[in-house]
Amino acid sequence: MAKRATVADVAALAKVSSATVSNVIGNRSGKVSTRTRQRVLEAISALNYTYNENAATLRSNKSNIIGLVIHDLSNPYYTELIAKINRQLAKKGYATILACSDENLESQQSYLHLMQRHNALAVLLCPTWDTSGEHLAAWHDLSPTITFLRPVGSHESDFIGIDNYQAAYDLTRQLIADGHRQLAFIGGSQSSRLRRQRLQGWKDAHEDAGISWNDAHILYCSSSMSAGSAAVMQLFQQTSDVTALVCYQDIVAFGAMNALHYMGKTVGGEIAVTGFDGLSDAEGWLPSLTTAEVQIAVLAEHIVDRLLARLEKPQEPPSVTLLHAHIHWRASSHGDVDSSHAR
Amino acid sequence: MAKRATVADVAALAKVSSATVSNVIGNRSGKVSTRTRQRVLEAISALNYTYNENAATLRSNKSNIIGLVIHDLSNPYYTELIAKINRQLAKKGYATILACSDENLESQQSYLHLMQRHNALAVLLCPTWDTSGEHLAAWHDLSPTITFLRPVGSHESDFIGIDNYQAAYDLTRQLIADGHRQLAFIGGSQSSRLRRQRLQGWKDAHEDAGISWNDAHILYCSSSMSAGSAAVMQLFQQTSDVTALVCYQDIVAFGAMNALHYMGKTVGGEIAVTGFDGLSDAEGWLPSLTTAEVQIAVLAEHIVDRLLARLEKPQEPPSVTLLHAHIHWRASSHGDVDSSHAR
DNA sequence: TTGTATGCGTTATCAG
DNA sequence: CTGATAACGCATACAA
Repeated sequence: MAKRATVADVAALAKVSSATVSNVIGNRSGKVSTRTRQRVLEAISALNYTYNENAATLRSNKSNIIGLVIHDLSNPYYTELIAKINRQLAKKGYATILACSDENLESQQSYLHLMQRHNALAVLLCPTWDTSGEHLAAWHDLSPTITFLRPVGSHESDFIGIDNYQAAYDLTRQLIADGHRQLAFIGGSQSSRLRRQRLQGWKDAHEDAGISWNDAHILYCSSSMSAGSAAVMQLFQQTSDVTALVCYQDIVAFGAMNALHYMGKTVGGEIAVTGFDGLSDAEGWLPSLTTAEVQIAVLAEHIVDRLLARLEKPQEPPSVTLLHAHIHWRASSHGDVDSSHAR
Repeated sequence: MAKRATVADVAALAKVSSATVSNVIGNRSGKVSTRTRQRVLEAISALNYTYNENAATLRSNKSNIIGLVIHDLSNPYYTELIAKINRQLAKKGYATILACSDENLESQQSYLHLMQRHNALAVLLCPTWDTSGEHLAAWHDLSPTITFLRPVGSHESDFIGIDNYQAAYDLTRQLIADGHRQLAFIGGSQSSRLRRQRLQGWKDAHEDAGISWNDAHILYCSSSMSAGSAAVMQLFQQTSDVTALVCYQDIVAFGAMNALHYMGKTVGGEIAVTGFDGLSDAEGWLPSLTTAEVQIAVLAEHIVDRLLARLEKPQEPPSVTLLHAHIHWRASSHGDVDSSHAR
């Protein structure tokens, strides 16, 4: 294992100073002549030189590391999002340190600490539910935090989220307009703020239509297909008059549809099902799933853009962005419709 | 944004030398008296000192970063695995830089380069299919590579994988023993070596039982539920005599079952379905899915153990580990059985 | 047990 | 445009 070549080695071979080599590497414009740059590049390749990020970060106090801390890696929505963010950052030359808090605040804080130790330029955070403003304030001075999807109360930081209330309201209103009178709301956990927003939209759509809901039709379940199945099986053991299921997430909706099929009920005709997320599998599901989508690519783009803007102007006041979901009306919520046209 | 405190600052406040502070931080046993350590720890907390990994890595030439490069982040099997590996490494004090190659060799190589620039201690790699030994050799000298799940031809590196052939063989043999004569094999891509292994097991089980298979019943599809649905819809448009589906992955099996339900066929009784992976959703699916499982936690543990062993003894010859899958026989492959007993 | 001195590989400063 | 030199924060060999 031969020692790695250093800037000094390259400089020696190219017969220039190490400062010049550094300028070539850093691509600092107008600092070095074309001829010299050429010689340096040749030397770099001849020596198989590898840049040392640690030394550079130490000296310049600017790393190329972005921390990405998330609470859940088992939900495809998040993993697709991570993949997209990761790719966009890599394209800009940043490396991502990933951490998963597993909905554990202590673990999240320890990961945030880790990011600081590595001089992370910034941290992208989808926080645990019990995260409060004070938990972030400590880090925010050192590297800016951008939160997404889950808002943190009482803290001034950039936030990119989704207009959950409106999407749930629109979904529910349309189902009611379609004639449904007994609707269920399936999924989410008690501590979830997102769930509260979506559920509020569901309730308000009821109220505005002048119909009442049944609290027994509001069920919690964890974020998995089997949990969705189980919840729906339970629901129909108690009641049989529900005709529409508004699911908290697409994966819960998949599980719900699985349970309905299993019980011999026809999804789309007999019982309407809607999801939330716009997973790519929603369209190819049988029947295809009506869902409220904020394209993951769009969300990722907003997050990365906000990050870059924040790095440019650290002092600007934080901004809050709410992305509007597009509802894809598909067969799962209407017997014979199978298009993405908004109605 | 106040400047971060350094070892020197801590040393000054605690009235000791920087070397002593370093020893306290590094927890080097027996190097510092309890009284002094106490003073140093107080100073650290008083100054809100944060360790600088970059400086430490530069000086000692030993980072705490493990690279994790994977080809796919949309498959829950991989993301669950990543989450587990991540957690275990964090517990040992390592940070993980995650990268997703998206099955693109060039992108993978650029990420491996990134890991080197950060002085990654080691790299855990699930390589793209077109990765060959030479692609890894260049990095392997600097930081050892441990490959998993997908073998790389012609390269001597540590490898942790699954005995795919045997599991597929066992699954298929049992289905044949159950009386099935027309079996299909669904899923995987043409370039996949894993697929070849599993398919070979499927074929050999046929041969050993003295029955023949139909090449039209061997279908490719990508790794998603909807792709599985589509493949099965297509299969049954051509033929109707297939009674058992051996699916390449659990998610493909989920999609397949969705399609079967949709066509009004009874899974378990009329048509048997088996998966591969042992996703947690497999058990809660309706009907529950027969699958060949290597517990993700166990796999993660093997990978991390191998990594630690490699860091201990860099010169040991590389080792290849094949984990044996356990087959959970569940309702999807047998009308009324719903247990995990091997038969 | 504690302190002193040096260097890791890079970038920043300033002089030529 | 190029070069000499210092400094980033820490770990380590060695001296005390």
